[in-house]
Amino acid sequence: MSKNTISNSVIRRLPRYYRFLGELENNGYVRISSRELSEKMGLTASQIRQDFNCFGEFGQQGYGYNVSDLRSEIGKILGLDKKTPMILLGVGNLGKAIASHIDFQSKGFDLIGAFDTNEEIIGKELGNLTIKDISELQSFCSEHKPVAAILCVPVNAAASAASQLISLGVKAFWNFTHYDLRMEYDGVIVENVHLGDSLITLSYGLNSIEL
Amino acid sequence: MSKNTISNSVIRRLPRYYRFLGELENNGYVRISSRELSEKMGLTASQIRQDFNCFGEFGQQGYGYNVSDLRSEIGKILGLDKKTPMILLGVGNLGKAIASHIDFQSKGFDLIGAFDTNEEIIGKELGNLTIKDISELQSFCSEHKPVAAILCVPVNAAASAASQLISLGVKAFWNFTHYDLRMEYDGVIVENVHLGDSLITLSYGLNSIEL
DNA sequence: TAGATTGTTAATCGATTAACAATC
DNA sequence: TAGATTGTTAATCGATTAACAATC
Repeated sequence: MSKNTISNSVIRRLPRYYRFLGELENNGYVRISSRELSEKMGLTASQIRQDFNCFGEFGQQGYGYNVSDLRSEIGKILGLDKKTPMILLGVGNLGKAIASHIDFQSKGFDLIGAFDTNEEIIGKELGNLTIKDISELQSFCSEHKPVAAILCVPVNAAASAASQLISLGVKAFWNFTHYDLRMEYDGVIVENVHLGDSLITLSYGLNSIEL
Repeated sequence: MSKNTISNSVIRRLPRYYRFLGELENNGYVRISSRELSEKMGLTASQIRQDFNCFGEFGQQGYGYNVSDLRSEIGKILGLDKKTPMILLGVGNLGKAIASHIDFQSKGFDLIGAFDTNEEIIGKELGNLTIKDISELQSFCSEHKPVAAILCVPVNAAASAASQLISLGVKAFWNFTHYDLRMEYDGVIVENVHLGDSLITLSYGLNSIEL
């Protein structure tokens, strides 16, 4: 592990660096200075250099950063060269949309299974997967060993689903449920996506400019 | 406006307070102390008191906070008593899922229109709305004056859609596109939801525990 | 009243920004 | 070499935590 611990603020900026560098690369940029990048991204050059230096020395004095090299270094830090096997629990509107909308391969994952309890959709196709009955979850996990799971189940099913998955070896959760999944379990990580909270934040913003 | 400016960190915690207080209320809690709430939420009692005191004095010494009163105060701060008219641009997989998955009413909004360019879906139903052709956007806006918009269009359409909407009076964006919408326009606010970045963050987490 | 818990000030901690020597 | 720009240390700023007087 590169340096001891990287602060959460830095980590949250990494995917955005990765995206911007990708666009720069597509637009034919070969090199970029921290100052130029800072102007494009709305950050300070200092912050950019501090952030990158958490992981090593990627630049060259007097020159700046090689766009392509820097991008692939950040990609490696983010684990995007991996294809961690992932499953989806809950293939309702949202689960279906996530599964078909996200490019898992470029995000470091491989979606290998989708499960639901609703008999009407079990057996149907979802991309190149067939939606399975949740009763098959255990045998599927022993065989395919998914490491990550997307939770798109109803809020009251979230906690028990999570603990079952942990017992089956799942180590990472992308949680879209209303439920506030916090992981006391050691070595288990959670990324909560609270869409409702996000929309409420927008409401606050409108409310505070109108007042 | 209650106090001068509220820090972003505080604002991001408000929806979560609101959620927890709702659950407490449903479970019959009448009062709660900052210490008890802090244990439930995984925060410090200090932080909770500091946060609430940005907006006024909602507690009572020796007693704590009245759950129901506090919740409704926070709801007012968040503008959840409003029903800001909102439209959806882009009714693909994700747009459709957002529209049907989110309870807009309880988040301070009212979804009053949905637009797309795909002729195959124009005219179809989406909840209680009929999907309209994007060419009707202008006349619709003059008549119904939406204040907020959900962007679920392809990334290359995002920037122009946003600027058109601004010219039609839209003041708030809930942006699901890959595009990094940053608002230099005065009085326009943006809430970016970068699902891809979120998944990448999860990849980082896995990567750093495995190393 | 005595005990509990707030509101608020002061202390600490961490993150961002500024500055500059090192060096390509 | 001279100019540019990094890597890194120091200064600043802001957010979190601790402490405690006020008061219900």
